[in-house]
Amino acid sequence: MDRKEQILSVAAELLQTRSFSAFSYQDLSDRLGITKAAIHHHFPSKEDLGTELADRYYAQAKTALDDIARKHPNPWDRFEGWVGFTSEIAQSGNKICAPGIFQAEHNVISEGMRQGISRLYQLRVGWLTSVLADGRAQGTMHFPGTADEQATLVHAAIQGALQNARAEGPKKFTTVVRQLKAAMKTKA
Amino acid sequence: MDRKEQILSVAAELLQTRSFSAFSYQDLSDRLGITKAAIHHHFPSKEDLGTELADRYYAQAKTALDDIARKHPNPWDRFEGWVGFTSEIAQSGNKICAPGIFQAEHNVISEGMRQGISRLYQLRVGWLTSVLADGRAQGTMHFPGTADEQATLVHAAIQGALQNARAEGPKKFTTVVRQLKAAMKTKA
DNA sequence: TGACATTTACCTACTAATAGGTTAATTATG
DNA sequence: CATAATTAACCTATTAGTAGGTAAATGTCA
Repeated sequence: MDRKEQILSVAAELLQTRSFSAFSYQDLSDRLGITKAAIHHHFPSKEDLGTELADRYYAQAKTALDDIARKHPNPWDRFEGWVGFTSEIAQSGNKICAPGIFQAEHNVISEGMRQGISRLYQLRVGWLTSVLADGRAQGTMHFPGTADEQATLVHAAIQGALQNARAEGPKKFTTVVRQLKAAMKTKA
Repeated sequence: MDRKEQILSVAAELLQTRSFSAFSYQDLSDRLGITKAAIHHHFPSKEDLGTELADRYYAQAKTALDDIARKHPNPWDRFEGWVGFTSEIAQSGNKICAPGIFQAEHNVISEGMRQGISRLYQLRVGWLTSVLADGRAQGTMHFPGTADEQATLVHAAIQGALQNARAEGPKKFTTVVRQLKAAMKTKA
């Protein structure tokens, strides 16, 4: 793994556990065993680092969602796959999802970071929308409004659930998932 | 208004717009027109300030929820009242809800702050739980699982929606509310 | 009541530590 | 050799927090 990727990986870990404002180049330096100046060589400013981080989250999500779609043709399987992917985030260390972290510091971060995370958000909701639309067309998923509106709800609920889970215990996450699924399995 | 309350009020504003790590005693000093030292006189450490802030949010929520319950005997009216209260947070400046802010920095803040915000979370979910239980008993609200489980979902969704709304526009919040309401109005 | 003591609220002026960032020299490496 | 990667050694600004002092209330008690 090259240095840049190494730095981004550690930065992602710190970002999700501590927030953007609350981690420093010194933290990265300590964990990587290289000097701060070396990190500045790869990422001149913290804003650069943050922006590339947001872009990396986007790329990773795109790959992961494509994989899930390729592996599972069935809408419910896709939904389960996405939930599993999200749940891993929660399980591995006490992290929360990337949009949650960046959005919490919305007024503090740069425009580039905001745009990157906005693209990520739209990618995820868009993906979910198509899954829900397929499920409804198939007659196995039920919800009011449009698929896009329901996807907006599902995403908000999962994002909030991850945060609540870190503070109040993992049961909060599984409960939210169970309620969402139960509601969509019930015929209106 | 006495100084302590004045400081807490400005701190709350800064907290909800910028996060805990991203505001300083200097920011407070600038906005209040008093020195940093004066603020340290009232709140010796930033941890003290954060803890009292969390406690203040709890007290305010308790009052607000009691008021809503007193004003509206009907479960749906209570639900609407709560949504309205929450929506105000979103509308007035670009803020998000207190648990969201503190939970995003869960690993950064002190134990006292964590406990304060945990109490606030439990107060809100507990209140919601009783509203949902009443609505179900009355036959006007419908949802799978227990009232507590549904309250966990509703809270997570609203919390996530506030964050998404600040980044992606207020429509995200109203959509989530509409979906939640529509789902609970539909008989299973 | 008057004198003394204490407390509250604030100030100026500082400290030690840390933040992000720079410069110039050095070490690898293709 | 040339270029990329890294280091040592810095810089400036900002951070939370402290030291020492002042002025005005607010007790307390002979």
